Amino acid sequence: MRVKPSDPILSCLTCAKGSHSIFSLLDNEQLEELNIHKSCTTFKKGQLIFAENALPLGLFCINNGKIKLSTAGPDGKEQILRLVKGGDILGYRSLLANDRYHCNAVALEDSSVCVIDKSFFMSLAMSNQTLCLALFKKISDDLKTAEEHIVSLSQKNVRERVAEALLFLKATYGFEADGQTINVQLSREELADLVGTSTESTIRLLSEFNTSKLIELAGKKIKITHLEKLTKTANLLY
Amino acid sequence: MRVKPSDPILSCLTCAKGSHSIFSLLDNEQLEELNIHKSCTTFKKGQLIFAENALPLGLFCINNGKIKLSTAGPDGKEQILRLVKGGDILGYRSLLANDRYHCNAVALEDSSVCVIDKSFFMSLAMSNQTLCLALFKKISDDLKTAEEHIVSLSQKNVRERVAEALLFLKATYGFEADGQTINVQLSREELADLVGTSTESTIRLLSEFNTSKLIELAGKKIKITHLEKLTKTANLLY
DNA sequence: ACCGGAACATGATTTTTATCATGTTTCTCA
DNA sequence: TGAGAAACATGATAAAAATCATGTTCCGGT
Repeated sequence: MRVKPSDPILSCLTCAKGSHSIFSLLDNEQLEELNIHKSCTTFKKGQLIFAENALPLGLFCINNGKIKLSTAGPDGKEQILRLVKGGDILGYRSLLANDRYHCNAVALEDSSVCVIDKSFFMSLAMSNQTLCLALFKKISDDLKTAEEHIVSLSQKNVRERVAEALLFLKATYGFEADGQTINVQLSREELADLVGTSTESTIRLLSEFNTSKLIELAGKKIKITHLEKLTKTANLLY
Repeated sequence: MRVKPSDPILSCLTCAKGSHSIFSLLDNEQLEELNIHKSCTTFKKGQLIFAENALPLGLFCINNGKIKLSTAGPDGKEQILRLVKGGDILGYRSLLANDRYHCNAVALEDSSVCVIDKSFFMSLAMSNQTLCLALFKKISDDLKTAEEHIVSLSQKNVRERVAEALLFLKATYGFEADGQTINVQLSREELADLVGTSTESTIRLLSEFNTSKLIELAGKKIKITHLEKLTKTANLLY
């Protein structure tokens, strides 16, 4: 988690503009100020960005890359709780709650990340009503998503949940240029850790979806070839 | 959800003092102000306080009683997502996210509830840093709890989850005067809807816990007679 | 390029849990 | 207070999913 000063300095002004970042709400002057209170760093695929139980020292702001938030269950099996992408903030829950991290953050691919000074961020959030509301919105949405996940885990079978997870990945990271391939590559085990099932069951269901032409598999790349059927298979509420 | 003006007016000053309420942070002047912007009402056991998809008109503040927040899964089965008690606020997520309710709130017993005007509450929250931070803390804690629930559903078997649910009820509502009986009465079906399992499995496991002297059953009352063993059975992380 | 480990895949088996069936108890309210 | 309904209980069965076993493919590092 050390900050390497050699990393290229990203400007908050260019980074926040046009992105869905929570900081796109700030004006140029505020972004300049923000720029002073951050440092930039990069993480290689597989690298730990922060660890469960650590105290947050700042807010992570993802310039680009993909990150998973996960935690180990009582028997050591991993559970993926959230997925993060460029423009997202990371580690904000612990910061706002004045709490320790309750998940590990691991880079799913090489990622470029800024760290905003904790007390600067907190005073900015408290002094800027728009930002404050955006943070409430963000955490509220995450809570809603988590509670929808609870319902899904309680009431859906593994087939439905695997289909749902693929749609979730699509919703989070979108498609590649071909408009069909999900723009993130997880191992079967990671997908299982997201779905909350065994790796074998995940593999079997992916094969099944492949056979029944809902998806096409090419290594870790998953192409959704029949979105409508896949949505039906997921038995979505909405 | 109608407010009956005939209900006795509860004073925010007496209500907030000494409680764990988020409003115990306010000074007397602010509480007086709050008092003006609220109305009081009561709900009978089983009554709907608000419904999924409705727009929030205010913040509910529980004077006393017990309330469940639940939602129906894709096949109509209910999932209990949160439990609320006297001193708690209710419906705050939707308010802060400017969103519709995503669960139903139903009184588990006769409850006395105040409703605080939406825009008054929002401007109070935005103008009072302490309150604002307390709200961040509250929603962060709820998110953490939800994510722990996700891990539990993914990785624990039904036996562990039933044991965990009993400990959760104890943590939420405490014991009756005897120091052993969980201070809330849920039907077996409601307990199943909290655990995320079938009613039959819940009944079977309660019977098993009863036989192995972890608990004692008397109607809907559940007495925890061997907290340590029950905790072990729950296979808790911490 | 090739060695070795990790990831992927699939079949067989076992375990867990839901569902179905049926009977009993408890509660509600006319 | 007694009839009917709802809740509780438990056994039998079926379905779902995990686990175990084994083989194959892929991939990174020397």
